[in-house]
Amino acid sequence: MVGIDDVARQAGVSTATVSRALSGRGHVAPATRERVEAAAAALGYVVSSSASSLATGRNRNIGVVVPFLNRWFYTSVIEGAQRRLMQYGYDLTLYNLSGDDREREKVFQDYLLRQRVDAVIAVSLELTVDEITSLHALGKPLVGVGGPLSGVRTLSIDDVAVTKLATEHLLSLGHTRIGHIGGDVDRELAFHLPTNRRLGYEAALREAGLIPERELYFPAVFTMESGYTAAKQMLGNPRLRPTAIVAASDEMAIGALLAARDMGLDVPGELSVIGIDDHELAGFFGLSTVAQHPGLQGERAVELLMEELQPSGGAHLDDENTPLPFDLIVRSSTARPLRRSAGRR
Amino acid sequence: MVGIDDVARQAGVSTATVSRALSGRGHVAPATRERVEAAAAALGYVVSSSASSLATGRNRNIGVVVPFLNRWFYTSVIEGAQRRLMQYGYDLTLYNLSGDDREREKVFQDYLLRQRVDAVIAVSLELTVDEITSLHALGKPLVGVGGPLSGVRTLSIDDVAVTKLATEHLLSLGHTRIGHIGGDVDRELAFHLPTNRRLGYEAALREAGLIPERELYFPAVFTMESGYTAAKQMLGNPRLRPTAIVAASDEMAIGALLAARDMGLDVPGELSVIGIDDHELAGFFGLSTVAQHPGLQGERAVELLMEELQPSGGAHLDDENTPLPFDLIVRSSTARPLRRSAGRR
DNA sequence: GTGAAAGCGCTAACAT
DNA sequence: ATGTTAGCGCTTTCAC
Repeated sequence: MVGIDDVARQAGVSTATVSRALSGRGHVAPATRERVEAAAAALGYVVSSSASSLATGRNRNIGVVVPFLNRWFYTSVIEGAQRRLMQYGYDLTLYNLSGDDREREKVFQDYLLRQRVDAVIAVSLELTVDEITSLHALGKPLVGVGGPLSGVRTLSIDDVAVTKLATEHLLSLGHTRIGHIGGDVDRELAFHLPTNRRLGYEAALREAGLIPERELYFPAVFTMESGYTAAKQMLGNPRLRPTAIVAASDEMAIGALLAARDMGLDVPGELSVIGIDDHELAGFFGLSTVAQHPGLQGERAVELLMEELQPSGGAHLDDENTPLPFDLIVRSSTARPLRRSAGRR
Repeated sequence: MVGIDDVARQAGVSTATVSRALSGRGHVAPATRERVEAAAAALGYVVSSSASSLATGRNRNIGVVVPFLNRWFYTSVIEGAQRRLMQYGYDLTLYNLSGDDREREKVFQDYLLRQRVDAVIAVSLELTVDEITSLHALGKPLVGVGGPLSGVRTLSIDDVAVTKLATEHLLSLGHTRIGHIGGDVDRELAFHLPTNRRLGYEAALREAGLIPERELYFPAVFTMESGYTAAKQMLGNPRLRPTAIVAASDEMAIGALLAARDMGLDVPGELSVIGIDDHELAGFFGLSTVAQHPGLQGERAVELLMEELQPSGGAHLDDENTPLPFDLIVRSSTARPLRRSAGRR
């Protein structure tokens, strides 16, 4: 393995100068820098990250912890984080908690404490007090994505506002019987997300002078299949049937779309459907939705961390929870209700 | 930060003994080991990975390089690899190449060479000779997943056999007009995968005494949308219309299923569709398919690496390319063709 | 079975 | 602007 002293010898300088020239820290004469760079390139020298880390205490590596991998939202966040990290010259070490609880404990009690990461991004994770404590004890910056975490800087969309917007879109089109397919409150995914999204839906109805009906809420588990099943229940009951559905995620919304199709219901003629996410399949299915931008969330998380790791003075890091932008995207799954019941007016 | 000497002092032994006791290498009296473990636990001691790496030359970390993240196949491989790695106490550092080419170069010329990973898993990557060379120069084990790589140990399914099996399933049901939606050969994904899958389809037809028709092959790009479009073309042409379709991936197959539905074609009555993958949505759509098991592929890749990193003598590592298992899974999207054309007989 | 001590390869004071 | 040098925190001979 070619080491720093090989380069130093080749360039005719000391190892300290090589280190300075290559890392950019400290002043080096331009001519020297060039000689060093040439020598390094010629020898194919690359710093040993462990030696460098040991000496500096910095790893140029951040840990990203996710509850699952096989979900569009998580991979999008990771992708965004990775993209930005690479620009900063950082690595991304991935911890996936989808295994059993022992695994989760191992991650928090061992892996993250091995001084291998300079900071951690926790995606959609409801951390326990212990976990937050041990992470903080590490003295490493921590940022959460996907929901508020007490005592932790987090990035997340306003889950209440998001479904409220979706519901208002439907109301503004003239719908008055609007169903909701939301997460199962009994197994809250994280951060009361299902509950919050439901609250937004109900708030919009109330503001429009409507009373949310228990029967128009169907719990599901954030998958296409589960959305399909819920929608079938909702649409199959003739005295219940809404003219529009707000689903708490695009995958559930797509399931609802497919259910409607299987039942011979015309979308958006007889049923409007709106989701939350702007999932990669939303465009294909013509699904109206409220976009959250997970890739951007990952990027922003990294920026926050970098500001803390290598302060540039540009930003202020005060806020505990930074609200993220979201946008209504209208496609072809939402429209005015057919004037079937015009007579009622 | 509590270090090894703190533990040594607390346990009344030397740092050498602490190291031996905690790492399991070398002999330590059981009583001593317990004292050390107790001390370490009490102090909340965790080894510094950089110090340990510097001393041993090992990182307990492997790099996984993928071309994209937002694809079921890749995340499944990663998930499987991660699962196994965690059992071995290893970390997983993720490199995503979906950015531009400069990024790819950075990964291979810098990141992977920083001595930060003990080995690398390249998923569905057609590596250049230079890339393989520089990786080999590192002296780190390398295994490929998803396709054969010359000079590299790889794990992959037999792409020819897989579509051959799918096509044979259709033939055995009595189909004789079978279309194929495959990858676009002009932008081969990797390893001539599209071509190989097409070859399997054609081989099956030929063995059944049928001649593959140019017009029954439609190129697409491995997405649902692209499968949908291709299927529409294929099914919309009355003098072309096949009674069955083999798609080179489940996502394309699902697109075809949706196209058939939109055209009012009954599946499997008027059209049978089979894919390749056993994608997470395949069950929901009742899609018959040939399962490959990406999670297992990730796990196997790790096992191969571990055998090389910490030989247990149990296995032999001879084979350049290990063929992986695949299974036909019949659901409700395939059946005998309707005897509409029985008269012809 | 345990301890002393010499590194592992780099960085950052401190000098010059 | 550059060199000297003392660590960073651990592992691993080599003694005992």
